[in-house]
Amino acid sequence: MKKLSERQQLILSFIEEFIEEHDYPPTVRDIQSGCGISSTSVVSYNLDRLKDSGALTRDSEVSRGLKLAGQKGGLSGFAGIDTVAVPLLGTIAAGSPFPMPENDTWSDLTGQELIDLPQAIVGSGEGLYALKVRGDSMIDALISDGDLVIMEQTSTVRNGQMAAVRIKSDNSTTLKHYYAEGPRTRLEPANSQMEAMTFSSDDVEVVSRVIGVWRYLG
Amino acid sequence: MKKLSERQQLILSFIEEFIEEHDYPPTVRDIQSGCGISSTSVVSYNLDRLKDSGALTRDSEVSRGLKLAGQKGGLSGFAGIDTVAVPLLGTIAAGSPFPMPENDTWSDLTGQELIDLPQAIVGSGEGLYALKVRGDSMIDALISDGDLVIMEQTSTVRNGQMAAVRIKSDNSTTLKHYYAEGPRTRLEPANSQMEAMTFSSDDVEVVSRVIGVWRYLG
DNA sequence: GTAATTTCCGAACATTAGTGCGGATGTAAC
DNA sequence: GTTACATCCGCACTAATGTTCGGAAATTAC
Repeated sequence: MKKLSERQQLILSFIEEFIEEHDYPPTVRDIQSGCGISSTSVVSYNLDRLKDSGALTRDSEVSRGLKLAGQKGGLSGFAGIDTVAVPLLGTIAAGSPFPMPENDTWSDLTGQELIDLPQAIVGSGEGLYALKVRGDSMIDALISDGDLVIMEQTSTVRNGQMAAVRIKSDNSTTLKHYYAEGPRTRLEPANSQMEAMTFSSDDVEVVSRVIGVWRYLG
Repeated sequence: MKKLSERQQLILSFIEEFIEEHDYPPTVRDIQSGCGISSTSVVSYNLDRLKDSGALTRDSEVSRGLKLAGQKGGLSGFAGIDTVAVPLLGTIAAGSPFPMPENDTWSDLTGQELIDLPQAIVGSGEGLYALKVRGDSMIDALISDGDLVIMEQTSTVRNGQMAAVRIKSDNSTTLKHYYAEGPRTRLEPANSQMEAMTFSSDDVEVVSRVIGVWRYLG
């Protein structure tokens, strides 16, 4: 491999930074002014050299047709770790009306704030969303004000798991510990000051379950 | 949030695929032919709509000046949500000897298990690492067995924050709540059964502080 | 030293590509 | 129906952008 000239290394690192900032590659003229080069043809020339050396690929006659070859994972980012973005749907407090994703427009969540989680931990991310906890009503579950709870849409939970449960007769949805006890289902709030309640198992419907909690301490 | 039209969703997914393939965004005319649209102005119109809805951003008068907003982490894509991978250094229990990153081999952590976190939450990722909690000795800090605490290497913490503190005279390092009180420094364990201890401020050295907690509930 | 090669310059040149505009078409409300 | 509004069309216009080319300057080989 031929050694790269100083200018070529400069161009290379400029391209890298540019992509980092804009998410698209620079034009020949972007590189020109960014590297203080007097002519676009010089840029073009050196890009061809870089292409020859394998440092990048060029799509001819295509604006910004650059692709870095030995793509380093940026500053500190490790390339190749998949993450899954989940929408932050709202806040949740004890007994408060529970915001649920609307089935019909699940794809409409694009504008929402997104939290991303490592795929390794969280799986495909299908049907995942996040809620921000308000107040200390779930303190007994070691969930405090400001925490993010990560939820997965599912209808099956194991006993003792915390889940978003809808009481059909009430048409209300709250976050409770779930215990199926045959014909009856007991729901325990994560707050010892509130009492557990039992319902007919036909009357309760699991909507989502809590799969994780993220707490940020500035 | 306004619902996206069918054509807008088509455009959006086309852009996604295009970037996946080329590593740079498509032009208006790429989108036009790719989506079978009869006029470039229609593409421009819908891109503006998508911009309004927050699905992407456009750099005006810039070729390929597109950036997807809610970008999922593509396999090889440079674009997307930045994440920072931090090494899982070991486990921590109350009073147990505390594993610290060795400065000389900080770069040797590649083989370690890695946890990645959203950069937006966590910053540059410089000097971050994770510890797995063993036992319920930190239950009072709402940290229970199995939780991951995310640590940042720093020497400055605010009072009340939880930090890894080294007692020089002891040559031991533990996780405590930190309170600087002039010449003395008080360290409070996150366990009400254990008593706080005070040391000469010269004798304690902050090594890292806790910036987050991640709890996974299968 | 000369000659060969690489790199650079500057200025056109030719596409590529984003934008604007008048009018057509569709759609929903009244 | 009419009105209002969003969307689409086609076309032209202009700006952005990659390319070419003759020659100068720097570098390397001999």
